[in-house]
Amino acid sequence: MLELTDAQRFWQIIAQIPRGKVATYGQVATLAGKPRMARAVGRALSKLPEETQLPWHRVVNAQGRISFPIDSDAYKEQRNRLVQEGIVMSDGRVNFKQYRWNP
DNA sequence: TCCTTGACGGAGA
DNA sequence: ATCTCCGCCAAGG
Repeated sequence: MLELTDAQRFWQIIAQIPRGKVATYGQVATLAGKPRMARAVGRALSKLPEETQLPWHRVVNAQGRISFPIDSDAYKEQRNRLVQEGIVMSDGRVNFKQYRWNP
């Protein structure tokens, strides 16, 4: 049997996050059957190629914030993508009440 | 090999 | 709401 690496499991979960919704690193880890491995999710995402089709921007931290330095290009890129699909961030946070993905 | 560093998060205080 | 501690673990130095 070919086995999936944890990173691949995470990618599979992330690929399912619908447009206009977000999931947290911990949520992705748990859904992938690897609770308490939120950091591993971040690692998996950091390994993605620039041209990836995966909706990596839909993953935010447990505070509803983007996990990149506020002044980095990566931060702006993620913010733009979220806004692009109708997700509004007030005070640098996404409101889970309306944007959290509940599979 | 040991130590530090992360796209993190939950439990306490 | 803020802060510290700790779990977790791959990568680099």
